[in-house]
Amino acid sequence: MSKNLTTIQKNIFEFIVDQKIMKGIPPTLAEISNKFGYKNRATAQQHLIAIEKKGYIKKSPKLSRAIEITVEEKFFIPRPILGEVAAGNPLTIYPDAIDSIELPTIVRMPLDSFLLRVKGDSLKDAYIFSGDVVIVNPNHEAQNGHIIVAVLDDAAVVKRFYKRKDRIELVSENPEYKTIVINKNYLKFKIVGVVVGIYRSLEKKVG
Amino acid sequence: MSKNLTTIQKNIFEFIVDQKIMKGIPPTLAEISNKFGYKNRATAQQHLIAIEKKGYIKKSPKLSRAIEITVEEKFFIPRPILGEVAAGNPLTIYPDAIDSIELPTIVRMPLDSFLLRVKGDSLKDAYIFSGDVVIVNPNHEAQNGHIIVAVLDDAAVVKRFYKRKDRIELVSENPEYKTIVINKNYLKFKIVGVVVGIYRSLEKKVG
DNA sequence: TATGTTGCCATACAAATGTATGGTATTATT
DNA sequence: AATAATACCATACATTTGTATGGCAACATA
Repeated sequence: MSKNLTTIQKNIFEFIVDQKIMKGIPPTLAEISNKFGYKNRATAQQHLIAIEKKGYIKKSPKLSRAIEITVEEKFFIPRPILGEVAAGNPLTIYPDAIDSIELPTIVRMPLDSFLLRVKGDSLKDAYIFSGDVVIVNPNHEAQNGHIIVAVLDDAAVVKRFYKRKDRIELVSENPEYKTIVINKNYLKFKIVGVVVGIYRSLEKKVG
Repeated sequence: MSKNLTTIQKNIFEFIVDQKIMKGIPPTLAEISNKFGYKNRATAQQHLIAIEKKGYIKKSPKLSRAIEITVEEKFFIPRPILGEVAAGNPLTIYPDAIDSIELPTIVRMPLDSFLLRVKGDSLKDAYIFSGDVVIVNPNHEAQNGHIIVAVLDDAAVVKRFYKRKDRIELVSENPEYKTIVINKNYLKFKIVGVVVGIYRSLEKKVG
């Protein structure tokens, strides 16, 4: 039962997540204190206790930097991913694209791959469901049949990719959604990457 | 120009990468020493110096756990799959690793968990399919509604778990398979662990 | 008014941590 | 044969780190 964090607690929490992603390691109490101008570590310590009490983190006693992020939502940090998409509202939805993805969700990524959370069920026949996390590799050439992430008119879609002689087809597995056809000279289309894996966390979904 | 690591150095390097992925933080000298049975931290320290000299890591002096991986981080790391479990009819479990999978480093797998490959489709209404790899945590108490792995008469099954007053029910999501009921005094039943995550690789499934 | 939460400070201390230095033995490499 | 690299141990030391405790002020709530 995680209560809401206060503004300061939220800032500290986000600093921790940030450090984890950017530097690879969570900060020490001293580093948190330094960041927020505290003159001693006890202040940071007390904030961590409060944040832990609210269920956002979990600390291992006596171990340095042992701060675990327990709230799954916070595992995903708002962060501009793609220049083109992030420039506008990343969540803008193309009128005809029924399924969209939450773009602002990167985790500490080796190379430049990233995670996207899928919304919508147009890929449910490919066993990808709303809420699943797809792992996208941008350094991967899209081949026919691959499931790809693409930007189409400022909206992002996850579809199965087919390259034809004169056009590209983006197919939904779900027959309810019709195939999107893109002509070769259509400019507002770009392949973001190839979906190389799917991950689904089951820990919270207790029915 | 990174030279080759010795066997021991490579083991230590991989332990560091492993810890970073699994626990979220790199290890301390003491933790490395403990892992490899060293009686003092100096040994681990000297190995780190050697590994750094070869260009695989970068350490920030005086900072705990501040080990940075400078070599192109692996996107996938091999993990052993310990066996197969049946989502439909029970299937034999194998004593040793039967296979390994390249698990994306972003799929955070708790250190005490292991992987099993699912066979059968009795959980397909829970969106788990044959060929999927489930992440199983043995140190996780099974609660009603959890999807668990259990051993039943020397066979392993993946089912949804419900504890009733006088019995345990293992339910398939797929109505084709009927619920398994276990009486309290039935001995040849043991819960192996709770499924905390699912991973599915898409790379090979190119149609 | 009383009480609890929040936010920050100071001091103190044991344990953990990184670092430095010297030693021994084994195994390449030249 | 001489040298360097590897692999481990022991001891020592200054910092860092987490933790504990007490105090103070602002504010909201009961």
